[in-house]
Amino acid sequence: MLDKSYRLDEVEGKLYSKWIEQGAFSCGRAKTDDTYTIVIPPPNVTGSLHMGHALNNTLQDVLIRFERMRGKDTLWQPGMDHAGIATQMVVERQLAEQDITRHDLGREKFIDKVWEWKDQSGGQIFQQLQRLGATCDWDRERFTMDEGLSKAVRKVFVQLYKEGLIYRDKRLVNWDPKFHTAISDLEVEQQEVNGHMWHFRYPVEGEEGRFITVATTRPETMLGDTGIAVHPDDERYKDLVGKYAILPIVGRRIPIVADEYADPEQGSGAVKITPAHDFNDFEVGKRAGLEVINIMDENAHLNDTVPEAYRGMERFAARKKVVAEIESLGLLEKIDYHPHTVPYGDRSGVVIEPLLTDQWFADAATLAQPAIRAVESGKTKFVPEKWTNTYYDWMRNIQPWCISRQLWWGHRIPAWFGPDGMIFVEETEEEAIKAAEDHYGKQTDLTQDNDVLDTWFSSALWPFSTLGWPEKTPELARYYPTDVLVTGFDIIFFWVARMMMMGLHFMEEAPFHTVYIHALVRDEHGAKMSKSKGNVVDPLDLMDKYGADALRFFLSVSAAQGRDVRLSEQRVEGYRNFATKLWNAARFCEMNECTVPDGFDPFAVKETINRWIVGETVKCEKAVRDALESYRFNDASNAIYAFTWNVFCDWYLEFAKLPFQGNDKAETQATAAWVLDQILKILHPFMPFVTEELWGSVAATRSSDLIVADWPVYPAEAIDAAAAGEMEWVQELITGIRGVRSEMNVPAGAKIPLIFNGGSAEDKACLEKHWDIIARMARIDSFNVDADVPKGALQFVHKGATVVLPLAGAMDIDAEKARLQKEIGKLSGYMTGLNKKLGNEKFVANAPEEVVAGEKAKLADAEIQLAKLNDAAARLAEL
RNA sequence: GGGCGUAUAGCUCAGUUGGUUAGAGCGCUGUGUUGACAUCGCAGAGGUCACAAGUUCGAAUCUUGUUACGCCCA
Repeated sequence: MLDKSYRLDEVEGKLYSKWIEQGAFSCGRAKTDDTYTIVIPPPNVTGSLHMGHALNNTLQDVLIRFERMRGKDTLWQPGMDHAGIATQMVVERQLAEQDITRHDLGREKFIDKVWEWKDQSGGQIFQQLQRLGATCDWDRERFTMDEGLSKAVRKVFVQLYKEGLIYRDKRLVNWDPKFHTAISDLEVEQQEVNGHMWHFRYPVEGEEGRFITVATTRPETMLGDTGIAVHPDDERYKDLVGKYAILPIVGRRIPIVADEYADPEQGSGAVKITPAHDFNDFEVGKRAGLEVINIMDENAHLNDTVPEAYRGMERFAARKKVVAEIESLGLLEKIDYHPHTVPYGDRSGVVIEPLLTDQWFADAATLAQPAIRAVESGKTKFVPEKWTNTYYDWMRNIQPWCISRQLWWGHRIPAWFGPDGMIFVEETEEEAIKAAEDHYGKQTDLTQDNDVLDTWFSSALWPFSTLGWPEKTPELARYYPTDVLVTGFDIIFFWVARMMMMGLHFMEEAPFHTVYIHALVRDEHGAKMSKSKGNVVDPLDLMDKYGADALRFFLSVSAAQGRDVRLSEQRVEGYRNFATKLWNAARFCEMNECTVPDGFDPFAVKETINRWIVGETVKCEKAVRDALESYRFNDASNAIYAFTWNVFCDWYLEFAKLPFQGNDKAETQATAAWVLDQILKILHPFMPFVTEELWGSVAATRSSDLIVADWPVYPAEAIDAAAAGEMEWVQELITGIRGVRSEMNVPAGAKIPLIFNGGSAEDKACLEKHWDIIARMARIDSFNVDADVPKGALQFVHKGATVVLPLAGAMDIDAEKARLQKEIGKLSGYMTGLNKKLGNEKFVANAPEEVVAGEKAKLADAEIQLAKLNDAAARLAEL
């Protein structure tokens, strides 16, 4: 016998272990060539479960469980990302507690430390995902730094290099002065700051007393100025082009050049050019042949190229000093308040410095072409579709991808330098040495490039590297390309786009046919969750309180396409209640000894209530399936929720109570048990724990656990429309009686008689047939058909009939009059609208016939109702 | 500055190709009838679908504009 209430804390862990033990999550379990594959967006090895993960993985698990039950060979490929900067940071912070820096340890020992850390504390998120019920194939877990995946990285790097798609170049990059590494454009966040615009006057050479004014938001960079640009059409400066200014403080002669980059509308129209420290200036400098003077070191402190007083200064200290000195020289024209954007490192939070360094780049523009075409041709689709444009915009304007990082934790770049700077790119050191020997004609010492690759470089290979590439594994052949990628919009560029590029380049096929982009989880006020705001809700806390099922269901039902999820604990609680409701329904079935007998055919049942609920079950399954197939998780969840609660519990089980009390109940017992089984199946992808627990409890034996049970497939003609119509009629009658009773304050416990007048023969037959259900559910004690209406009776119209509830003088006549008048008023308004519509010739002429017929039928119904209501009102007036 | 998106009940949100008397959950009000369930049942109140114009026989739904908010990119 089931407990009085569902004890989720005792159930969830137990069931998960049971699933694991039987290998329910393993790929290859279903013997079919129909595969369904999802690769998990690999969480950072440093990560722990947050709401975004919970949403992301709930949706994946819903899909995987659904397809698993549908008999497909499912693979949900799990794994983790080594997260270069983040992980290095964590370990460095730990070392710092013992006053050790990574440089004290040296590269090799430091990396050993990182691995040590990874083995001890990495990947706790996977335990948390298991808590959520995620059915990844854990035996296949991969890590981007694994030997296999590292081999894939080296092979890709070498091949792209040899194809000319990776190259080394000295360019301006986004330099993170805190982490001492280059980062990609995507890792830079532009932030609006309330800054200033300083206007400096630079003396013009050879023209005593003449100055040219330049404006800057970064005064310290003037120490690296090598030119001044003015617009070629700017009359104010035409005569100065070709002349020189003298850079104050430094004393350098810098040329005044014409370049369209200078905006005559902006500031003075003249702009100082610092090619080594600004992306735009770099381009101007290149066009004008200006000198490039790098004035900063890796900490963004000033180096020895600047006047002595400034050497070694931190950039913002230098800024103050420059301004002060310019002012003391009488060259500070003015300072304007000037809001502008400043680049910050997304990890370090410090201001990014454009810095000229040697880095490795991938030719993203070339790699992007097939990736663009795959989406254009529809081979890969974004859901919701609007993200397609975001993808195109970025891909069509893509910049070279800086892939080298000056870190220690990551895939070391497989490039070796000869003594003369010659580069040898090979998968292994031995091959590089051999290549060097061929080149130099003798054995030559090489040094490997110190840099590692951007973490996203390895995760770009994820859909095929995890399946064993570059080995030709059976898994690779079987599961690539994968089916759907489920992820958030924030990594479309970082990850999705790059997987598309790499997948197409190395596998010649896009890695997935669908990219489902889900929303962000926000707090209940709609604010982004962040540690600094302190509004982070821990999914584990919610699961402790309400269970994994409730959290999952909340996330799934909230995942409407194109809208963010606002977390509401109250709603999570509501779905815990839903689990309880289901539990109690099952308990009720159990108490009434409902089981599905061998050979039971739900489509051959005789009783109307049973024929009806079987049809409703079929409709529900179709609604859920259709919704899931088009990634409408909210519709799918809502459909099974409403069916379970509002149809099965609220109506069917109430109907079933009568047969259960009598002798002729076998068919209803069987049907109830069958429908409950269907609910458990259809609900399972969303609420795996409570459904599995009930599956195991309500039947004596099962041929398999629910997780691997078959998703239902029903015959096409399974819906009995006549039964549906009949039961709908009964439900509306009961609702009608309840409504009037409640409104007229008839005590809930009171049983009253009912007179049914003017109904059709079918109506009367239906009433007759379902008499006992109606009596029970509407608290009626006797029926009369086409009888005199006694004085003092409530009346309302149900379909074509008048329903009379004699109250034997216990009725408040004025209240009833008012109620009837209100009804009549409402109906009249409705009819006015219909009449107007039907009186419109254009409507009758243009609207489709069935619409016109529909409106006419509505009007006819309304007319009958109105007549009956008027009748009732007239009778009341006689009193 | 460019692009995208959102405005529907007190709150959070559904509403698939234009044809509903516009729905759900929560909250609110009233009420509790035979042992599934008070983590519940039954009933009810509550909306000029942001604003304006247009297309149409017909607009929450399509078009344009306005306003507000959000996001991405520069």
